[in-house]
Amino acid sequence: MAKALLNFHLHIEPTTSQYQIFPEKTQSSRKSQNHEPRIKHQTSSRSTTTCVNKRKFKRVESSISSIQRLLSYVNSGYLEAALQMFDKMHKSSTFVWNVIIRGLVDSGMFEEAIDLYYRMRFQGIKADNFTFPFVIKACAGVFGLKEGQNVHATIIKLGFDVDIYICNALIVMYAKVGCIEDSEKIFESMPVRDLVSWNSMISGYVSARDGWGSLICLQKMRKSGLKLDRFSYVSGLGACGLEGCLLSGKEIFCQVLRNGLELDSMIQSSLIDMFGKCGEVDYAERFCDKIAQKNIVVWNAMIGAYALNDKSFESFTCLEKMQDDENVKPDTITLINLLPSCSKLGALLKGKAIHGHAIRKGYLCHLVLETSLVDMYGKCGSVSLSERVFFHMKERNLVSWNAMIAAYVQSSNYREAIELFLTLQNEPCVPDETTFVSILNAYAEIALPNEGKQIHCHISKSGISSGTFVSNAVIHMYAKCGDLEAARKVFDGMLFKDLVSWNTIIMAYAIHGFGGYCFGLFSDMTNEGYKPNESTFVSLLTACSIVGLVDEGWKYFDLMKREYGLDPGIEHYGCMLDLLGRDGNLDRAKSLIEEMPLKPTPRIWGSLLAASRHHKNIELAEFAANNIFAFDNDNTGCYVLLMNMYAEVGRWDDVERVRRLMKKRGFERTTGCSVVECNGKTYTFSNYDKSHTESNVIYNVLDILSRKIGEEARSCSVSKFKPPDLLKATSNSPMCHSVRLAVCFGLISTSVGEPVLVRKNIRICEDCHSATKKISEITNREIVVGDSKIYHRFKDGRCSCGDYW
DNA sequence: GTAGGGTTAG
Repeated sequence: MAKALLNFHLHIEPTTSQYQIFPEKTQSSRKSQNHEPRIKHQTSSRSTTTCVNKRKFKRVESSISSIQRLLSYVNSGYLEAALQMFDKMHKSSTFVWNVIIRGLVDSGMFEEAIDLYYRMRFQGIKADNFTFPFVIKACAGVFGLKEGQNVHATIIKLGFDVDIYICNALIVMYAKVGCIEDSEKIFESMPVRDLVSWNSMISGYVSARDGWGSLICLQKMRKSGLKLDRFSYVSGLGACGLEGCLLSGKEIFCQVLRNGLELDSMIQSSLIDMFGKCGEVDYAERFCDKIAQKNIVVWNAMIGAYALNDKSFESFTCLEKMQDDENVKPDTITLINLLPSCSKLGALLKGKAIHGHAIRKGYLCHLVLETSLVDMYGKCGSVSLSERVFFHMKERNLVSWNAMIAAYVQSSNYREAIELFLTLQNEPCVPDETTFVSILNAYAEIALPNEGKQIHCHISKSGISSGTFVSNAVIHMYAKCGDLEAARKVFDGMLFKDLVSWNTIIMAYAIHGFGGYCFGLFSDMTNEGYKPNESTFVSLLTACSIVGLVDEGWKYFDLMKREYGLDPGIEHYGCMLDLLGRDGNLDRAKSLIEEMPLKPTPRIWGSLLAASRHHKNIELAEFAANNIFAFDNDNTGCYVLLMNMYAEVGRWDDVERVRRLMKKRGFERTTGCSVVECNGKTYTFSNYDKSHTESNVIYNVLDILSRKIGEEARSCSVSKFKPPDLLKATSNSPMCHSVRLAVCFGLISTSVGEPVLVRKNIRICEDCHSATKKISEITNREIVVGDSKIYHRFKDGRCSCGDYW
């Protein structure tokens, strides 16, 4: 082991970064980081300090006995020297083993400490009351419940379970590994409890993320007559931050002042952290400003408080102040705290600069830092960089997996998200609510009811499906997969609904075109005492725009401000534009964009573009499209829509121009595909797909249906006058579009009277929409097609969307 | 001669 430790490299060659946000004036020696084993190297450096140390050690070596020397190495943090020495020593006394195990624990080398404990016992050396506190701490350090339980069993067997030091260590260990009940049991059964026992229990609840439990325990401690100390206050403040309880936080602050503890740096950072977590960044700032000598932890807490409270710019200003004014160098945690600010600002370059700095400083590999990078890259829209970090990580935990899955979902890589989720099943990590919410969102975007049901069952089996977060995601998933009934069933069965549950179910009815139900649900919701928020009105206005209720739309648009004091956001304006566009009021739509107090986004111009397409106003479409193109983000749908409009009027030069623009920007047309579920299996079709085993039958049926609905190849609008050289460049004939193939297969594979449900990854085209209406009429079947935005219910030759989408 | 509780992190 000593050899392995000697080979431990702390130096990573610096790389250059284009974006310097961390001025490196001097090549200062790196501080030891929390995440790195804290080993002081006695050799392999030419610095003066080390020479002095060498001389110092020679003196030490010559003057004291080997045991004392071992102790002195451990106490000074020279673990390498201690390990070398330990290897050569006669190891018959428990004391020697205790000293070296402590050294490993103090250096954060928990696994090695546990290994050494077992080696000690294997060699017949008896562990004593000093050994166990170290070993228990090591078990807590690796979150090893099994190891902890094994050690605990030995403690009981040897009769050390009455030792107050050992019990206190066990309380902390069980809380950290997620068994707070065991901590409680030990605490309750202790014949004598001291200050540390109470503090261990109070901090234990914080580790278990039970802030109220911690505060109640603090209260009991006070009642028992004990005087609270700095450790009690620090944990208490952590509890207030967890629960967002500012009142209790302020009470503790007063006690801190009364006891003159406000100069304690640990309390200072805990106070800033508490204020930040309670949403009171101004308090945090005022308190922080008064601290004369701020250490790195205080700065990190302040940067974290800014980041948490959406003050991203301020978090960077704080970093500058820390570096320039106080000459404090950022550490791993500083970087971790800054990354969410990059995500919120969408500042990919800043994020990359932080990544570069971390590499240059040798802060990587670091589990939390790497996970934060995966998260940041995902949120900044660079999923490939998330992947690069994630797949190079030496160690991953559930949070890392969740960050990568979320990055996939965020970038619409739903299949990849699901695949990664399936890979996670083979890992020791157990998926949690966050995993399930992400994965449900992935299924919501691409799955059909049967697959949806399967993932719902999978989650139910895990036993954590009944939480409000997960249930809300299940409602959304079922609604998007086309099973509105299942969505409603989950909603009705919820024990604890929240505002999101109501907003989700209203949106569910909205996308399925049942506006009336939405308004009914809205009044149920307000009658039950829920106060609507911005999202509620997005759901309601979506319902109005999908159903085409202009007056209702304006009513809710006014109501949100007048009755609930909510300012309409970009999404609300988008819905109103959809509504005006549907109504054919293009002038009003245009003027609404000019009047609105917000900067138009691609979503806004997209609404105007859709309206222009529907009303065949190519000038307005060009105007809207040019505004979208100015944004440089991937709105492939808009490019295609404009190309199709140009194609319809035979403006082939313009088609080519837009196509080139798309190519130049590296945007590729999304390949349209449709899925249909038959007899519990999912079948995917692409345009002109002939890969299906039943393709012959499908194409025969399609041919018959096409003729019956009076549609032949030449009558399809887009390809009507298409020159042959552009056939490939623009659009294929819609006659064999994926949605029709899927509908045909659905019709022949399901029983008469059963509706056919198809999902399409992009919006349904005009030709297919019109054809499906006719197919529903001649086959006398209900056909439901969910496109990337809404559900179209085709029945008796009509569609629920009223021919506007 | 060795022991237990602590701050900032996804």
